[in-house]
Amino acid sequence: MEQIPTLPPPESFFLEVYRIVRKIPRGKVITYGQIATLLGAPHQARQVGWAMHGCPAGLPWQRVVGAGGRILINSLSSGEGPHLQRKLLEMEGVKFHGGKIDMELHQWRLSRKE
DNA sequence: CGGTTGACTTTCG
DNA sequence: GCGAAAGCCAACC
Repeated sequence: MEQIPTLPPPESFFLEVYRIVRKIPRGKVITYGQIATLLGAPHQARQVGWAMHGCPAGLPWQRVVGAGGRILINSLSSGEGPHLQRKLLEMEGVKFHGGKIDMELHQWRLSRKE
């Protein structure tokens, strides 16, 4: 009868986020809300961002953007946050529209029918 | 256990 | 069309 070590499946959320982000193909992007929705938490977009805060190296966090395809990040990467991400995405082949990404063309979606 | 912050989203001005 | 404020949920201190 050991008490629950407060570690049943709490990391699942983070791992799910990492898994999705890691699955994003090159030249594609996704919104925090989209990830949260895929995890079953459409109102937990913030936690997705929090999960990204602990994103391990090798994770294309740059392909994760905010709603509308616009870059959020305000205090990341030594202040070169949004500017850096935009540059990286441009190298990926993503097209920008005045600081926003063409979601209709780059918003990654699972091969599932809606 | 409680208060604050946060890689968000949406709505009002 | 852009800017600021409110709302929601979980983690951190």
